[in-house]
Amino acid sequence: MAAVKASSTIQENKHYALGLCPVTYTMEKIGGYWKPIILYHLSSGSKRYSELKRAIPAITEKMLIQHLRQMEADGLVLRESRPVVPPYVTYRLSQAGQGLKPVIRAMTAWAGKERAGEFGKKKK
Amino acid sequence: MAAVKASSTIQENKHYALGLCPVTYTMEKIGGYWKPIILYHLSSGSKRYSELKRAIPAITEKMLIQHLRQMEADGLVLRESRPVVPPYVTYRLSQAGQGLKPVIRAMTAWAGKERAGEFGKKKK
DNA sequence: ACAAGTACTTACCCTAAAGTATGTATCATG
DNA sequence: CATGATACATACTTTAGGGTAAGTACTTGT
Repeated sequence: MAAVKASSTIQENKHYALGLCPVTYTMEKIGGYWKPIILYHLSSGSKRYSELKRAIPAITEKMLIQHLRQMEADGLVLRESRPVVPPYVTYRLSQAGQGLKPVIRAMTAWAGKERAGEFGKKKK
Repeated sequence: MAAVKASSTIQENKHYALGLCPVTYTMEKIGGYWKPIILYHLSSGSKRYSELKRAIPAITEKMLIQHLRQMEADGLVLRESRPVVPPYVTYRLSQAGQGLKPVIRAMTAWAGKERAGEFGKKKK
């Protein structure tokens, strides 16, 4: 019945939606668990790789570097390395990355409000 | 070396981070691919289930209902069903859900700005 | 000579999220 | 009496994201 082909993945539809839904577009860039968190830590200024590592203890190095690279490729963060011998690499928000600050700020604000509300309510 | 047990997942650390990082908290609630998209469509007002389905053609029914349920449980959306015979169910943002509008709006604004910029630049 | 610190890289594995494909109940309509 | 619409449910499979662990290169400190 339904003339739905098994071979055509929904990924194609997603691509289609990408062109229409601005939120989808944004999620393609900052979606995933870690990216917003990294952006949050970079929103207060440029940080060294090791600083980020310490700021986000739960992240693995693989994830950290992977997402930094991805966001660098997406033009959200800028990487600067100084060719000194204990390597010195810093990351900071690009122009586009700075533009995400309102998103991060809105998230922070919402979390604050929600968490505050939780204390006013009973657990169950 | 680190006495890290293979059995103890990093989820515990995540839980720890949850208490500290407001962005993490927010991502726990609206993270994932579809939730922000659904919220975006609900931000313009209450919608029927089938309206949402049509508004987001790429989503599967399983994902749609699953995330609606999750967000209902999280107190972000409200479900209202009328016991008529072609079922009539509507979803809308709760008070807390309304509070996410700035986040959605910021995402929308950013996407608009970025996409506009793409036309000004050359492909490569 | 060896540990420690920096900024990564790589191979392998595992699970949770997402997708596919059906099925259900109810009524209206042709 | 079969079809279509509505609002789901559910079993099964796939995939991609994330986690573990270990290694690399270079230099300073002891």
